Amino acid sequence: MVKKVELSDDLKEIAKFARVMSHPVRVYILKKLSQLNSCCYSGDLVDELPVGRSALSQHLKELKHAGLIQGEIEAPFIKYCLNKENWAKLKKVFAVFLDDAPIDVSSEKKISLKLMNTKE
Amino acid sequence: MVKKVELSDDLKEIAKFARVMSHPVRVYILKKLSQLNSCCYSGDLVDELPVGRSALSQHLKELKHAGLIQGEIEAPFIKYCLNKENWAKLKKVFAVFLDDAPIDVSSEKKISLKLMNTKE
DNA sequence: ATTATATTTCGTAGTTTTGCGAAATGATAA
DNA sequence: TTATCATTTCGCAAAACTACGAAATATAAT
Repeated sequence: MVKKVELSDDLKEIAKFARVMSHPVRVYILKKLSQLNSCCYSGDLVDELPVGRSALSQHLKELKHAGLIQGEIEAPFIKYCLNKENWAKLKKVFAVFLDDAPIDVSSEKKISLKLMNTKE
Repeated sequence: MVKKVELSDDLKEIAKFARVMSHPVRVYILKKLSQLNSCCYSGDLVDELPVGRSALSQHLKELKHAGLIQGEIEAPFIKYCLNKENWAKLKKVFAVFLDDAPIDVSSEKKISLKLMNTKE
């Protein structure tokens, strides 16, 4: 009889990142920001995307809350750009999950994926 | 004035795959099946995972519906394994999104990511 | 045929997500 | 101060997600 344990933090983190990417508008924003090492403004996005201002703001909030983007006040606008550290983390986490060669981020060496939490 | 267009199918596909991976139980199953080129049974999973039979069945159904796993009847059990073709597609789609080197899948050459649908 | 086993589907309930317009915030310009 | 602009927060409603137990299905064993 196998024991029921809690799912690992690794698994939960993947699920959390995936959750953020589970809406096309958020994928669009992430892709745009990662592509050109660029930045964007809510006002521009609302013109480009099929979504209203308040809904867009919610998506930005979620991305912010997940630590994937950050806003910087710039006169009457807010300039959003990628949080490179966490973006790199997301990439690494997915690379490991997808069994590809791990991305070299900082000095971490962990490349295995834990499926269950172990008490220690 | 920039025109509002529908978000691209590429974006929607990424969001869809991400949606499937947005629950740790589903991530667990996918990881398990992809790891050893292995298979699994609902009955074993329900012993390993902190979720009831019916909830587990729902997760399997979602994975099946997304085309990522497939079940094969084997006497009183159902043996689940990865749908390798779609798993490869998922990997490719994410690799492109994450700007990594594209994975060589079949003979497709498209490696760019479309952000908007274009009428043609 | 009856019983037992493996799994799914159904019905239900609580939670979360999503999107909108209206109102609020905050900062600049007149 | 008042007006204006960019953005967010609030309140709400519709839809989707998650989980559970009970019932249903399907197959094997007796």
